[in-house]
Amino acid sequence: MTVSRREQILQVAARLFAERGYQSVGMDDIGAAVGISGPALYKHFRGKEAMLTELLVDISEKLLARGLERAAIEEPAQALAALIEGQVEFALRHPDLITLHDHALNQVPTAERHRIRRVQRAYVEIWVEVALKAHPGRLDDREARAAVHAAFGLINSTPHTLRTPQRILAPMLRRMALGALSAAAAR
Amino acid sequence: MTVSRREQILQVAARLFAERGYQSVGMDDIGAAVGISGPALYKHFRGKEAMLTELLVDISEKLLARGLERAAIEEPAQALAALIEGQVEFALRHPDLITLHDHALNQVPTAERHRIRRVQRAYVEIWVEVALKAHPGRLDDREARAAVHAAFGLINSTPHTLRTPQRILAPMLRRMALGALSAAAAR
DNA sequence: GCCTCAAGTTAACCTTCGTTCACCTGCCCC
DNA sequence: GGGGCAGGTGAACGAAGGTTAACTTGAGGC
Repeated sequence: MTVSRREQILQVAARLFAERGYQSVGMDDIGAAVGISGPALYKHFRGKEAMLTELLVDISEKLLARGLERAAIEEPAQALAALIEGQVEFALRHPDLITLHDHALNQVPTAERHRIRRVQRAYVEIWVEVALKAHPGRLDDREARAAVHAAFGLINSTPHTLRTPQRILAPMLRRMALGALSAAAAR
Repeated sequence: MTVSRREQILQVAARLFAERGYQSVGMDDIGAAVGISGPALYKHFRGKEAMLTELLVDISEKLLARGLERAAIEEPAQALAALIEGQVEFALRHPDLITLHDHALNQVPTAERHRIRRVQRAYVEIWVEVALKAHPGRLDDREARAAVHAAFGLINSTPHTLRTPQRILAPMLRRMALGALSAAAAR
């Protein structure tokens, strides 16, 4: 598991950003956490914002890629279950990134922020389409979108719940997300 | 609807903090947003941290009070529904405060943070007890706690979904939260 | 053996921003 | 009608922190 120094820095920065908040983490803190000192980070990144941007772009693109894979399943109910499973896995594996994902987006420069938002919207769109197919006639577009956001909120709450063992948490979250979406459609 | 200047400042500060993040909002910004200039805020508050602290203490105590009320209902399923309804109402009425509640807690000074955390834990405890009674034998303590956190995540996701009209969103969130908790218990 | 370059180092710079200070101004009260 | 206080103002201060600069060093390539 040898990661390049660059990746090591990104991982550490993600953890610190998630724990203390982007603005509360100094370049010196990040440097110290990987054993080098503040300004040395500029040999690897253009600056602090660039690190955050790269993290958020990576996350959103990874999620989108995973979403496209899982949504390809023909049977809508199975596709929905696969999407849920993917999101749960991701949230449990990368709680820091999940936290960053909705805490720190405003801190990235406008241009890049729009790019990230586009990718996020595409990901949401995948879910909405699958949810609509999985509950045909029970949800309109607007409701489906709201329901999907709520499901994200449910699944992405895991950073608050990491005390619970994953073998228990993962299946419970899958059940809950599925149950929540069914309930949303049970008008 | 005449609010004191003090309250006006708190409301505006909450909005700005929620929108841009605590650290990204300057005292001058807050002042400008209420028509006075930076340092004048010190006539009303000890400082920036004091404003945030007061906001977070208020929120957690209001939620706890509301929770205690609703949990007093004897029938566990009804109590759970009432808790859900209360949280949904609060989240829809005060999206800024909900956002602050889990984005900015780390920014308040340690001593006060612990106080707030205690109140939050008490609120969670209320939910856990009601959830356990509402689904007797189907959840152990740890599972119930995880499920409750997930339900909070679901309900508190509303700041992302404010485009949807409340008369649609509110009942949908209630259904989804109830459905999610039932699914958690349906082992 | 030397050149180069990647990857560090420390010191310094400069902006931002929370906070303090000294001062002003109505309004209320007796 | 003169204190006194609540609520402002603008200027200044000081610390924090992102970034830059100048310099060092060790490992390959020719």
